[in-house]
Amino acid sequence: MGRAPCCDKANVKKGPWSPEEDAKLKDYIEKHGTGGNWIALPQKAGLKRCGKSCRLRWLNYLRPNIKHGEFSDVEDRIICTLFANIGSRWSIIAAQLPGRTDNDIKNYWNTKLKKKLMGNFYINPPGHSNLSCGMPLAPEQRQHFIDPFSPTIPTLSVPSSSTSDFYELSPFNSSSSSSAATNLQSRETLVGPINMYGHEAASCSSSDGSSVDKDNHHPRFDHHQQVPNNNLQGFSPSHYGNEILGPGDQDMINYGSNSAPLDYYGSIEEIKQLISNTSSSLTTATTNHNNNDCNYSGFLFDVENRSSSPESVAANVPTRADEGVLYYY
DNA sequence: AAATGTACCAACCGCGCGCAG
DNA sequence: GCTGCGCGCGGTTGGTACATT
Repeated sequence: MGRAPCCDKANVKKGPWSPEEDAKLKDYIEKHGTGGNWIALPQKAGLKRCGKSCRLRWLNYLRPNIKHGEFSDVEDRIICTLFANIGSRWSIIAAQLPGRTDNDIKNYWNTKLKKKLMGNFYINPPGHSNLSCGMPLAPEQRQHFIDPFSPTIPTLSVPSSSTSDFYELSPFNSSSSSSAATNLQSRETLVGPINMYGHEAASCSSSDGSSVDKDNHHPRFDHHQQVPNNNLQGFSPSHYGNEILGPGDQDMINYGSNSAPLDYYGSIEEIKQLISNTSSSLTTATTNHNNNDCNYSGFLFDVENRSSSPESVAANVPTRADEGVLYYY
C-alpha cells in the first residue's frame, strides 16, 4: 500500500548547497528532466539530498530564467496590490512576476517591502492624489498622518472616476493591442474580484507551475480562498515573457499623470490591515467573498471585455485579443 | 578593532490536499 | 473507503554579511 518512503532522513544532507551539488542537480534535470518524481531524483542524480530539498533548490535557484536582484517599482506594486487582494498567497503572486519565485517574493515582502509600506503609511489628505509610499515623508510633511490602525479609517472603496488615479498595467505596450477604448471601458468597469487569466505554466513560484495551473486548479484556493478558482488564472507571464517587467516595461505601463513610484492610494490601508492582522485576513476576505460582499479593490482586471477565442479557451491560453488590462491603484 | 545589532536570504519544517495502491 | 506518500505551499529558522556602537 502507498508509495515508497520519501527519503532516508538519516542519510540525507542538509544545509547549504555546494556548487558541486548544484551542478549535479542542474545537469541531471537538464538531461533527464524531473521525471515528475522528486523523491527518486536525488538518488538518480547522485545526490544525498531529500527530494524536497532538490525541488526547492531547483525551483528557487537553479531553474533557468530565475531573476535575482532588486525588485522594480512595478514588481513592488504588483506584490502590494496582490497582497491586498489575496493575502500571502505567494505562489499566486509569484505567478504574476516572471522570474521571481514565491520564496523570493516572500523574503522580499517580509524583509523589505512590508517595512517600506509600514514605514511610510501616511495617507495624503483629500485632494492629494499621491500616497507617499516608498518615499518617507519628512516629519513636517506628516501633518496629515492618519493612524493606520484607527477604526475611523474608512474601508477601501473603488476610487473615483479620475483615470489618473489608476495605474494600468497592460501585458503589452499600452500603445499596442489594448485599445484605448477598451482601456477606458475597463476603467469604468472596476468591479468584481481579481481576475487573472491564462495559466500555462509560467510561474517561477516554488510551485513549478505544473501543479498549480496545469489543471486550472489551486488546491488551497478551491477550498478556502477568497478568489474563485476560475478567477485565479495568472495572466500568464510566460505568454508575455519577461517583457512585462523587462527594461521596456515603462512602455507597457501607464502610470497616469499624477503617478509617483509606489503609490498605492487606498489599497495601502488594506495592505496595512493585512500586515497587522495576517492571521485573520484570509478568513475575513473569504467571508466577504462568500457573501458576495467582496470588498476587494486596487487590483482589478477587465472581466467584461475579455474576448476569448474558442482556441484560447480550450488551450487556456490567452490570445492577444484575450489580453485583459490589469488595473491597480 | 571588537562587540553587538540588524538585514537579508537560502533552506528547512510542517501542514493540507490529491492520488496511488 | 482507507492508508500513506508525493507534492505544493506558507511560515519559520539559521547562517552570513553588513551596519552601528
